[in-house]
Amino acid sequence: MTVFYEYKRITTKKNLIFQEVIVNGWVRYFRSNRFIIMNDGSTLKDLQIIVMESNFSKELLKKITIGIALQIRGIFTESTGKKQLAEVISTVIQIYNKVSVSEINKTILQPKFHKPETLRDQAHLRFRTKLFSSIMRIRHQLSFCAHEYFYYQGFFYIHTPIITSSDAEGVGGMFKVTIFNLNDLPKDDQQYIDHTKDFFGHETYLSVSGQLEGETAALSLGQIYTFGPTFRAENSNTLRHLSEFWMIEPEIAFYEITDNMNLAEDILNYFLIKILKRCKEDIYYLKSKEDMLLERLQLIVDNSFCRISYTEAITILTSQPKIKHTIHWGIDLLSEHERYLVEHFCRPIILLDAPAEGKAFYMRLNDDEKTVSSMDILFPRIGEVIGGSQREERYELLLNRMQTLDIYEKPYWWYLDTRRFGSVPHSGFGLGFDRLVQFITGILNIRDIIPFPRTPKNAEF
RNA sequence: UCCCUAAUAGCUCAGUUUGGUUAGAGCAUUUGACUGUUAAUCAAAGUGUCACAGGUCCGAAUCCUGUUUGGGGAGCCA
Repeated sequence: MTVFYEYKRITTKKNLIFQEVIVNGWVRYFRSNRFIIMNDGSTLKDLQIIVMESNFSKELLKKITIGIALQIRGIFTESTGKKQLAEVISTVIQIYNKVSVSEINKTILQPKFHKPETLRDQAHLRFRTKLFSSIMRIRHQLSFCAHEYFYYQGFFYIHTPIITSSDAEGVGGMFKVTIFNLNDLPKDDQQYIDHTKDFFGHETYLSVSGQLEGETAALSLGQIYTFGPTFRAENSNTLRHLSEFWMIEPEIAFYEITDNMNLAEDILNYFLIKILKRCKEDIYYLKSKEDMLLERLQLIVDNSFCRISYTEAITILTSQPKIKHTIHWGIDLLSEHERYLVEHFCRPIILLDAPAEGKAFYMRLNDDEKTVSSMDILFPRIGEVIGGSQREERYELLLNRMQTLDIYEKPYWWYLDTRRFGSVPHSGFGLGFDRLVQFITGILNIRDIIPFPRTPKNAEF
């Protein structure tokens, strides 16, 4: 039987020395007509293949170019070179497909420095680069860690719908979902668009959050989480916004805000500890691009988060002459303020009890009747990584709140029902998965840590 | 969406301030030499719609207007 080896498996196994192996991969470069440097994506490390010139025809060697895929049969041997412990001395080289040299010269596959924007322009090829493959391995590991954490904590993974009819946050832009021919829209008697003729019989959108559905599940199953794509049709052009991003949303019955904070802090710590342990190689590679990466990650692990209320934050900020933007109780904190707080305390901030005005309708009203039981977790560089709250479990108060905010309550009848039949205190939050990947990898632009970024004016791949 | 800024060879950039003849460099590529190298080295060669559209001028990569796209900052948020 033919045994194929991943580099990840063989490069660490000494007992394979002098054995015959078969490896596949893509050529990164071919040096001195003797050393083929290949990678199969399983690990950051490249595998060096030794070519004994006399064993192969010139025609064959000429076809081996950057970017080509090869299968090598050979003997796994200790290397006499300094940069690798072992290598493969080839006996058979099989080329999968020819590559046009003039064409490949136009791609990012040539072993050179490319700006992140250039890599993004060839998003389909950037998986082959050391930088992006490192990020992808970390991203994968982080997804797995999320499921692992919740699994061992007894949470249930719930698949909330991607197509919804409700606007969970009251946040601005949502993507409409329709099967209508936009050049020929069905109209009713008053010449308004007749949504009853659309696929679902009413207006539908791509979900901006699985929270409302998540709450209904939590209020039966106890502890649940969702982990899926989320869509925002906002015209945000920043380093940390995507139109399509991934969010982890736990929702827990009988949890009050303090339990919620503890969970959020614990899970973030868990992620960082696991990634630092499991993705050492890739993290160290990224550190070579970004000096302070490890220190920044270690800062989170070593320090408990600073928990302060919105009101306390305002007090601190008003006494600071450095702050440019004027500030008073009631305003939304600007990114300048958030950045100041994180730097001031030198660790992540959990910002509590924001003014009710401007916060979502489902957040629980505090006894002062001015603030809600909200929590935002602020990280260095990326800002808000978690936004959550204790939910308003009191039916009358929730209804009042919706009426104050002019939210038409009828479509939310099923959500309101949860407050009528065995309502209990409960809490949850949304964790921006991509922002966390961004923080862990130290990459400046969020578009460079997701395989195929969707942002305003960009959905090519 | 607003403010600032940029777009020159496959890549990374110089040239633009102060318009002037044939637009440069390094790397990559091609050809040759070498063959235990580490993004090898040496020699030679080829490579441009100066983002797009219009304008000013004897003459525009360079000045002006518009458009597109990228980058930085702000807002919205995760």
